[in-house]
Amino acid sequence: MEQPLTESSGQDVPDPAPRAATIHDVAARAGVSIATVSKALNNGGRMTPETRARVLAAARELSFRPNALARGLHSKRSFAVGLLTDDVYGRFALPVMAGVSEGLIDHGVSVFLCTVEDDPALAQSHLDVMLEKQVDGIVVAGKRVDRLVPVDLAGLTVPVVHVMSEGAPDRVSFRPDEAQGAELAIRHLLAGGRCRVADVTGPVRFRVAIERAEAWAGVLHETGLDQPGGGALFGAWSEAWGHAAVAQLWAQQDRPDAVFCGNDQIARGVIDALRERGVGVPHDVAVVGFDNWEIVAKETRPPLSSVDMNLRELGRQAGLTLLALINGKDVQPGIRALPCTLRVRASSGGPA
Amino acid sequence: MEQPLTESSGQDVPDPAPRAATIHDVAARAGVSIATVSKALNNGGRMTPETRARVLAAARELSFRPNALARGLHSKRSFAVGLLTDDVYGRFALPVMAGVSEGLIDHGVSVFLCTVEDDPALAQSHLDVMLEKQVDGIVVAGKRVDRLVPVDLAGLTVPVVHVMSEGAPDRVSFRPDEAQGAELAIRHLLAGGRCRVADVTGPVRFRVAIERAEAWAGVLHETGLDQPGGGALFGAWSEAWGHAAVAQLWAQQDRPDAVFCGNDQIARGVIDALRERGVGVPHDVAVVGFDNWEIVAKETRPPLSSVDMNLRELGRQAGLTLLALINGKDVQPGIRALPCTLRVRASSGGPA
DNA sequence: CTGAAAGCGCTTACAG
DNA sequence: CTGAAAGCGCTTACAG
Repeated sequence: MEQPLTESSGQDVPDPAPRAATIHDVAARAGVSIATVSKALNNGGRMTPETRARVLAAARELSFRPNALARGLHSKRSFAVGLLTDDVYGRFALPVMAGVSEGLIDHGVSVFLCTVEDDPALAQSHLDVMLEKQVDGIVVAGKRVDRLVPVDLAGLTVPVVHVMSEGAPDRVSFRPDEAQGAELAIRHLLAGGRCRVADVTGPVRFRVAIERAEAWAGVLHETGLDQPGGGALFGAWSEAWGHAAVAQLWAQQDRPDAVFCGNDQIARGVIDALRERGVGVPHDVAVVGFDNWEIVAKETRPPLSSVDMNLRELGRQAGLTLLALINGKDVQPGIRALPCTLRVRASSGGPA
Repeated sequence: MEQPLTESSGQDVPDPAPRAATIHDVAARAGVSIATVSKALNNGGRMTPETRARVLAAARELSFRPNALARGLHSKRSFAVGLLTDDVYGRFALPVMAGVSEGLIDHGVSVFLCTVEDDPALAQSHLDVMLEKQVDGIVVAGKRVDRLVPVDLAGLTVPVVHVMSEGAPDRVSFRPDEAQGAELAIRHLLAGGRCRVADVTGPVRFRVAIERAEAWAGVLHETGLDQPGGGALFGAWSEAWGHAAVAQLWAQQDRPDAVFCGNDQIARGVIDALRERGVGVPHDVAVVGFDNWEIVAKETRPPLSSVDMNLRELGRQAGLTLLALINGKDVQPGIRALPCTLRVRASSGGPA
């Protein structure tokens, strides 16, 4: 026999302020103690199937939602982590952030968003608030693998994982495997029959520019090809530099039949400059970019082949690794470089 | 006389697991009850200045950080809100999100990030987790003002504010004032001496395309000018459409001396197409875009004038309004359209 | 001015 | 199998 709904007034008027049901309400409705409710809903300590069923039914009927604050107070786990990022524009951080969140939500872990730009005071403020909220850990997501996010993370008692940002050596840091990504691009160009692959990339002060250029030079060297342009051409991460670089390369004798670009914006500049010179892409020159920033890569004429850093997956792994650390698993500190993939489009001979 | 540090072992060995100080530790150190500590740190109930100073000093010395979980359990306020967004790419949502967070952090309110794409199950999952965590309210940030984020928000007992997404009429919704933004652009072009301003915009199924086009037509009508192209040209939000639209407009007799574009990508296509035809921008034709998406607007040749929707400010206001609702202030439901601003660059005669 | 006590909603030994 | 009790860290009437 079901217990009557004593809370109900029997009328159709909905309660004006429907106070959320607590474990006490469930206990009362199921005719058991709150301890039994807790056990039925969680660890499932021994009890008759009937009791458990009764509790579960009562919980469902009352739309019982356990209060995570109370639970956390006891368990010393908030099931929340902080996500600190200095990438305001968000081109790199956003996929990473989505990945972190995606990896954690299945485990009931929520993510606090903390965008801090380059303001250390703001960063500290976010950090304080998060620590008061008892976050179980922190993900630091940057926009450059060779830069620190502007906040002092030393002395934290919660685990920290870095993504796309420089981390202390005793921490875990996730980043794309730049060299592998660059090699992928170069080998793709060589496989397409190109033998004079130039490299037009960003400023030399960016570690990724160096790494991608070294990988480029490495593959050419190993294959016995020389470097059109006389070496990697370092410039800015901009379309304008793509234009300038083409002017420079085409002023020379030994013109390339392919250009590997440091990012998609440079690649776009290169493609536009080539078209304006009447050089056919991909017929005369193949072009590959880096970042696979779809909104750019899809609109170049022709669409741009590009290396994808799989930032979302990077974020997912970072989130899951943080979770492992939180759960006391011991995780090797150091840098984890995750593989890139190549998205082939028309600019390097893919489908038009 | 200061009480001695009874916790300290007197040696230089740091505690291996420095359990965070609680209100009890502070009380012990200050030689008062926990109730007094609480009062000294918060509402500041009456007490001698000496007592208060002693408590404050003890708290500082122990780096005491009040546990927000415990505090929230009692106050029924978590000082956290949820931010639900379906904008994965994040071009629009990210500034909004940063604004929300920025507006709230000063009030000690944190933001849970929930990216849900178009997956209702995921959205529900995020919602459940947030409600368990006792969020004080929810911001729904979309990418289109005429679309719902895919989740059932009815029956929620916490306040909800919408930004850049369609909300129920009894809710508060923030969005840019599209008409005002468009007018700003058109009047700027007219003030620059243009008298044949065409409109090349996005798909007719987007409400913003309609609204911007109506504002365009309205200003022209009021000024007694006609509509080059015979009306607004609706197409796609793409560069390709910008090219096609120019082809279409230039095939006609009555060519425009200015083009108002529905977004910056269209504008870029228009500018490129004009240059390829040898039409000078801004000399022969002025161009204005919409979104002020800097990474595009700054790299067009010449740089693009564009309407800025001030998304960050939109987010800030949404956050603060949610806070007002949480605090029981009564806020008028309905749509709040916030003004846009115009960023003038070389494409409409601004500084080169 | 200050503190003992109750309570926020839950979990977890420990008895029965 | 089930429940009374203590406790997580805080706040807030209420006494003294």
